[in-house]
Amino acid sequence: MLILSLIEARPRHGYEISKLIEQRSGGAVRFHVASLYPLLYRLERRGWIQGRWVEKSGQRRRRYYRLTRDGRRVLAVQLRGWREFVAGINRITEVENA
Amino acid sequence: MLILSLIEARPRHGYEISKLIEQRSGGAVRFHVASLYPLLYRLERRGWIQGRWVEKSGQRRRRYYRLTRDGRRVLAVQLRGWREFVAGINRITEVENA
DNA sequence: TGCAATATGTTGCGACGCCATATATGGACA
DNA sequence: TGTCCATATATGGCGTCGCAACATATTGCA
Repeated sequence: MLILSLIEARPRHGYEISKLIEQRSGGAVRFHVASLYPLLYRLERRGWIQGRWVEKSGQRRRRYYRLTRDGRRVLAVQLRGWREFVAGINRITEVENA
Repeated sequence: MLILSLIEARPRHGYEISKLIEQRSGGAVRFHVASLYPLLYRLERRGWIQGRWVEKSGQRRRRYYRLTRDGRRVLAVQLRGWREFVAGINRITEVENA
């Protein structure tokens, strides 16, 4: 969900995605390299994202991923599910602390 | 975290815990039996909860779990961590939808 | 008698995160 | 020139854990 969110507006490469997740979450969320890249391959295999190699002088090659039509649909479902999940968890933990 | 929360106020047995989680979350959170009982054993092995068999006529035996001192400490840490995690996720997904 | 709800339990499979390690480039600094 | 850090992608192996499927046992209701 996080990866799909981050490439929703524009394509990004793996390293950029991992840095954004770490920065924006204030360190609360973290993807280690050994989780991030295999995850990107899974998402691509499922057809939710589409990668493309970009070569630029002055920097090594990067693989930019963009959101596919299917990915956009899946993202909407995941966001809705996530919000329901959080609301559910809160109902359980907050009632007990009332 | 959910299990620890639910037995914070008073001891409960496995089946009751699973029903409470399902009801209060409106079905958004669910523990299958093959996840619930092994999880209870793990929590007990870690010393966070303490189980006790209770026999009552008119119903089959139940194992009631109560929160230990360690469990109470762990629950506080988990709640804090969970809230930070949710806040982090929200910062990532909401910025993109702004 | 049969069925649903209650209540606890196990085996085995698959998904997935992380440790450790590997490769490669560019820029800053001594 | 050499060293170190940040950037950038990649993989093998291990451990955790959720779930499907199956199993056992009791109570209450039709």
